[in-house]
Amino acid sequence: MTTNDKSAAQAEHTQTAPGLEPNDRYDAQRIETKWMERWQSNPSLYAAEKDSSHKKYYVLEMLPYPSGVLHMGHVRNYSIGDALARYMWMNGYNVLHPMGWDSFGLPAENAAIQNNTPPREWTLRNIASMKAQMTRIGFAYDWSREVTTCLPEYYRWNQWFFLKLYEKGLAYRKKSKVNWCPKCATVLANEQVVGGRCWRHEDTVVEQRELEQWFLRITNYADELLRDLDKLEGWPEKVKTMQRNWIGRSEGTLVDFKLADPGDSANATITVFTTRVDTIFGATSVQLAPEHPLVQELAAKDPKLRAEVDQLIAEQRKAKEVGDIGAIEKHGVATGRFALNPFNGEKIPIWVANYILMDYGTGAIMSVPAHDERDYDFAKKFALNIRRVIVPRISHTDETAELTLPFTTMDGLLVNSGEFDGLSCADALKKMAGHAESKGFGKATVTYRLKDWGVSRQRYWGTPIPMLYCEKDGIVPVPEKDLPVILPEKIDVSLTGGSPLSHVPEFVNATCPKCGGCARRETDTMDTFVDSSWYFYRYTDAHNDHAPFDTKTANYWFSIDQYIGGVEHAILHLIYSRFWTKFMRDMGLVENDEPIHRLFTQGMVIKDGAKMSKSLGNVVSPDEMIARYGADSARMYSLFAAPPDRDLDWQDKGIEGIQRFLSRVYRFIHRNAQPDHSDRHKPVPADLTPEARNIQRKLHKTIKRVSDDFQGRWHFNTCIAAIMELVNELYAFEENARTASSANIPLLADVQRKLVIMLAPFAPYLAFELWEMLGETSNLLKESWPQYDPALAKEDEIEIPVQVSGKLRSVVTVPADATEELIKTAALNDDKIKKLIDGKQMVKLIVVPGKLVNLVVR
RNA sequence: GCCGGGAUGGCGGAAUUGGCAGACGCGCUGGACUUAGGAUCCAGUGCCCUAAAGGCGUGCAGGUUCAAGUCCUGUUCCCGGCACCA
Repeated sequence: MTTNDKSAAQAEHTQTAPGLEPNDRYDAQRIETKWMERWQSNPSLYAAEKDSSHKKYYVLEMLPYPSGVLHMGHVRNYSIGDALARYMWMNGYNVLHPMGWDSFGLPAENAAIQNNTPPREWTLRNIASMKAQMTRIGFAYDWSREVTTCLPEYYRWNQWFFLKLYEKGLAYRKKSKVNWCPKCATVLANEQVVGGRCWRHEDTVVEQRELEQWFLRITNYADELLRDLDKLEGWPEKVKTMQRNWIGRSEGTLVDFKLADPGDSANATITVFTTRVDTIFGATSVQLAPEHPLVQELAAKDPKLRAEVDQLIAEQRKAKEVGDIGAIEKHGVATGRFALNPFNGEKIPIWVANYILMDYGTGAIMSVPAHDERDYDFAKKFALNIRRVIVPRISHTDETAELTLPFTTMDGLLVNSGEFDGLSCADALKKMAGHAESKGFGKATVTYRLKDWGVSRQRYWGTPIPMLYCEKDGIVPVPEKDLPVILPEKIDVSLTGGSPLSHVPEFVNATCPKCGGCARRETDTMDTFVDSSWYFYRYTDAHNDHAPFDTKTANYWFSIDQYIGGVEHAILHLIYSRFWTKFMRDMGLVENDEPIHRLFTQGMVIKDGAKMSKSLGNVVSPDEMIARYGADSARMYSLFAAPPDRDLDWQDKGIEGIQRFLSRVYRFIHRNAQPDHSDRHKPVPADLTPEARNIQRKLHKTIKRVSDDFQGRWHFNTCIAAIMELVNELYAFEENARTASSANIPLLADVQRKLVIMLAPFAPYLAFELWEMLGETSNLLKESWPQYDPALAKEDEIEIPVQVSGKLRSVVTVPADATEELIKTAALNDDKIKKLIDGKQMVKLIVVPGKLVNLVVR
């Protein structure tokens, strides 16, 4: 093409100011406002069908805490889910795509104190503004199923579940150590303790307090929670590993060591937990945690020991705060008392050591220095006996070699172990556990790191625990018919000291349902993780006021086909949810064992190398992005900038590229749409010009790439790139298309339609506008996804790289289905190649049809 | 310490099975159009070399192979999780 032709063609395309119509330019605000209004006027647009002949698909993003503003992490999370939901709709599924609010929790109470706004009002206002933001972005949620956990319609079912748990013995009350923040004057959950400090008061060290608390017996399900992880093929390995570690199953043996001189001790028996009972003949001391009851008992009578023990406790606590327990130097003190090894009657000293933790196992161990690294270090330091009781199987191969200690592997045989000598470690484990059990001083057991779930919170803004305390009848559950126990609204949340609810006499004073006498209401509220443990079932039947949900309906929708959220919930929310489902299954409420079929954890949004945060001043506001570039650009960029499972590095200029791309699409269709043309739905003819054929081929390759990504690895960044490539080719083709024969018109119409459909999951506003511009009247939301046609995607000719001794030297063009022979000939006849191999000896000739040629010469 | 993930141009990132490294986007350079351009369009853009030719190049060091970002061995650094778990 000459320069003149080019500029003439361009002049035609360029929109000059005088003739500029308002619609000639991509105006995101105009388009998005227009369609947002249309979509809002049709509330059932995204509603899941109740009785559907279509296959169901339940796609869910983790529900947000209504802080009041959406951040980029939300936008990214929801853009992934929204794209998927839209894709599934276009593939004919009955899609359930709901949204709700995890709206109980401490920030509402803080806001109440700071702004003098009641928590409920503050929360509901935040919900309204976040919902408006979501609507503005155009997320396709079925709002008729909206769940707001802080409303009685929802939390009454938390209470109902609590009663069921209590009935089944899965909810119980016990005194235990809890994290206490002196500044908040309340208990903190483990997850709210960061490095030993309060998550909201970085300068405040969390204390331990003994309190009566409600617990849920999640440990009853520990084994199943662990085992079923293997079923979760659609979960990231990383999350499953984290859960396995969290559950921390460990098989071992409990062994009772009696005090050699019990006197009148209340703790005359020390039960130790060991995974290596096979080494028990090598035990040369018993080591106790500083907080062990026997230690406390002894310390009470011995001021010197008291001081030493207190110091050990302080050390452990400090190490926990700093987060490097494990790095502190091992030391301890002898108590002066002795215990008897039940296997051989040996009298061994009892020590207290700072490396023994009260909250794992029994808080007591038998110390076997010869076969445990930690015990070895300790024994060396304090000159305790070290006795080998395991020898390596292969020791005879090198008798002169000194056998190094500690020897900690299981690959050995027992020695110095009385009747158990000669057994392998594995056999000894079984035999010796059996021996202990038959003699009544021990038994095989399984220990978990997982603890029962403490759900009591001394806070106001949560679900009241539906329990009463009657002087006569003790703990009495609130009868089901009296639910919900309503959270009172008129309350001064600034009062400290105990649970805020305890300052509300109207709430506290109640009547005992058993005896009719006076009762005191439980004033603690539930952990908000209770709310999020089952909310996704409520979506299936959100307005049921007879039950949390209808079983049949839930069974239709469950499991969740795809759950999407941040990896920070890998343990807590996701393990509680799994527990809740198992409990509901056991009570016959659902059929499925697991709530979530596939889980996707998206990466964080970072900027300038750090997580976005106010203190760093690197926060990008979605509102600002939407105002500047439009919602389509904002959400599409969040998918384009990185694969969704990786961290996304936000670049201010990057979103401009997306806006530019969307403008290009807009302009192309604006110029080429032919809404009045009756030919637009005509079948695409087979005899296209080569240029048109190229476009058709590119179209089908793009369809394949985009479809594959939705079904496979979800690398939306690459499939958006593929759509960009298609548009780039359309631009190159454009002049040809518009001047060439009318035969191209049906193709051009076809390409534009399919392009718009493929754009719809990523940039729905623009897609709907363009769909209309193309003269289409159908609902794009449920338009069918384009079918990939391999025949149309097939190349006629391909380029084959030709290497000489592994280095690229030339490229030959051959028919796509060229045989090995043909490719070889083409390569050997290539001028550049001929020159290079001239006079050389051909050592090897590799031809990979469709891929390359490599000529190895010498 | 243990378990994951990662390291590729100036930047974000491609390369799905061992087969042309750097798709796509940003940025930059040049050109066109324009009263103007922070709009748009076209072209170029890994590094070295004046250009051609050529050489080098996916954290580092080796290895396997006709061929390695991709597989193997060792190693460094970064991010995340767990951590005296008996």
